[in-house]
Amino acid sequence: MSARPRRTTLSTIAASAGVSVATVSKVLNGRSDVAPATRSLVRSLLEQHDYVPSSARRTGDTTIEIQVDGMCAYAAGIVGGTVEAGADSGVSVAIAIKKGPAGGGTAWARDLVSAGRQAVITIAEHPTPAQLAILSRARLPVVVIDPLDLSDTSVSSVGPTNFTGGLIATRHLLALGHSRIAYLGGLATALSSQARLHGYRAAMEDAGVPVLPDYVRTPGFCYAHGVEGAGVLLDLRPAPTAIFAASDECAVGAIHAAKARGLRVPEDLSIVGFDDSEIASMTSPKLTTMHQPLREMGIVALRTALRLAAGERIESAHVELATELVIRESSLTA
Amino acid sequence: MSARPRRTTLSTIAASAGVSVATVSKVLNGRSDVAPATRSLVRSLLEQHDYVPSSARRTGDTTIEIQVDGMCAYAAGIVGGTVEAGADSGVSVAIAIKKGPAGGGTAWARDLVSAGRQAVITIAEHPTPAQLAILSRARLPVVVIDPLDLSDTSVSSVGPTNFTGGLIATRHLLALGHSRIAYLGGLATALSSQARLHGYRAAMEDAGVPVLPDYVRTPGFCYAHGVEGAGVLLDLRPAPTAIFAASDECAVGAIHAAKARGLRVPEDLSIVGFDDSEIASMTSPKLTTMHQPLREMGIVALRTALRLAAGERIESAHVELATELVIRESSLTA
DNA sequence: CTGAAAGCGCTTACAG
DNA sequence: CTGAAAGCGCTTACAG
Repeated sequence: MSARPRRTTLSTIAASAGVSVATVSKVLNGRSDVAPATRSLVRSLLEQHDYVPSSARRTGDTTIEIQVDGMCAYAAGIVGGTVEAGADSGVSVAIAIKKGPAGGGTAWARDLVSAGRQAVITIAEHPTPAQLAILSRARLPVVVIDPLDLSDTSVSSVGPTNFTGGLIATRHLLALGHSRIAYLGGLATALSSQARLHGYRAAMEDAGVPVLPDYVRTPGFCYAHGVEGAGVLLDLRPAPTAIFAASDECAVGAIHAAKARGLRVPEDLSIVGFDDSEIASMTSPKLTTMHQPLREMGIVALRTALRLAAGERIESAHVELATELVIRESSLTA
Repeated sequence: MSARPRRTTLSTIAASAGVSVATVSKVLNGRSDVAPATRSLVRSLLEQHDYVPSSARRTGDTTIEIQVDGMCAYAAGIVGGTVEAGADSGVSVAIAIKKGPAGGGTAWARDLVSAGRQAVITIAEHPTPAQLAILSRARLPVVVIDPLDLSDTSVSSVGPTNFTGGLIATRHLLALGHSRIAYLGGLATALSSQARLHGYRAAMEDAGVPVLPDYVRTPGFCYAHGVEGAGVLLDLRPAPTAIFAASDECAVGAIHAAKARGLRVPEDLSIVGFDDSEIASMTSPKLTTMHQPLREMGIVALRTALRLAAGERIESAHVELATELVIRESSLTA
């Protein structure tokens, strides 16, 4: 390991700008008595050197940042886990809601550094190489939850066992005697649903049951996607007798679509969801679903982030936590 | 306004302890070369003076803290609002999950101060007088969302129009021709559900319809409470033809209890919920419910907190944001 | 506009 | 153990 380079201070900047420390300080504090040319020179130097005020580098208070897409139930579960794990180690968790794609350019990474964060956790989104460069120079580790891409092993990630989950859910339906089993929901672009879909395919193949191309629909994860997608599936001839849905919301939508066609769940149609969210036990019939360990994923992500921040080495760049089949009322013998 | 007393610094502490600044600094940094007696003396002085290291008082990064009970959908909605409003003003939001009652004694307040927070938002829980004293000495404003007690006007609070919401929901059922209307859910101890209940009573009284004591049940806000409470109500003779539930979860539970008794919703039983949470449009029938502006409550709470932190005066210690009736499928003419 | 100088809060190597 | 002294990162009133 090479020696840690000294952090950039005001005097570093002053020296390279050829001005006094006082002037740099004024720029930093937004004083008006600085020539525009001097100001912009100093500003760009400050950026180039990733300047972080020493007061932001305090020792006592550790804060990690978690970036979510919005406060849906899924994100809430994960956030809850990180907060819980943080409280155990006296670490605060700051939440941010992502704006555009890739969290808003390199300014995003720079802001994190100057806000004094010790690590960043993002959900289902990878920082860009430019962002990673800034974060790594600042020694700010990143952990991605539910990663879209596992090829870059320099970024740690945590996810559920999507493939195995899809496999187990489908095997459950096969074991009940179903063979006309459809896959519903998820996005073709989301790694998580791709993996669930491949788990489904693997189980079908194992059982020697062919997968009809029409039996796979990936409109999205929401309730409305479930209603729409299940509608299309149920209007096929022959119609499936069972649906494995990539999310509970989709599964609930499928129940709705089934009832709208006069089908009874589970007597005429078995449905297995994915998530085991709160709604899973509030529907009628209650959902059979794959439990996804959201809270635990948050806990592991936070602990990993903390270990990385402390300079520890991580055993595995990607960790998967077990999903588990919860049998309720929406699945029945064919 | 009296002059702002100077903040406690190491030299304040050193002077009152009769030691040097260096020694105080050592205690602060947990060095071992300090006599135990000196250490404990300095420690207690540090506590007494609410010492906050100057590095925690940085100017650039503003962080407010929001305390939630757990990451349920209700809290998630509010948190989402605060994060959104914070992002607009470059303010970070740190989340904490409450432990015991009153957030864990005075240590809680002290930790907030030394973590450098600029304000605190809590949900449905008031700081104790001892906690308030510490927070006010540190000039750390508190905003309570969904307050349990409005008597202390020194604490700002934000909530939904619970009373009016209960009134409007009940009037809706009255207007549909119902008179055997029951109230279900909420806790007798929660101000929010008390207010909803009184809105219900006011509407009934206005319409000249008596409220039967048996028709009011307050087992709690959850799905299971709804199933249980609605079961009791529906087994009464005469049974109610309509139920106003204090939460969507209760309302969904009531649908379940009704179906279990062979009753059709809304043909045999009308149900109005409260919250307009995600599940409201995922049930069958879809819920007629009072929309609660969670996101907006979060936004207003954060803005209020920021204004207080900036030393501005607030017009009203308590603000209520409008709830709104959303008519879907679970309510029908009697 | 600019910067030398004084000053603040804090830390640390070191002499006692 | 203790503290005088040097030093660090930063800010600010003020002279030019």
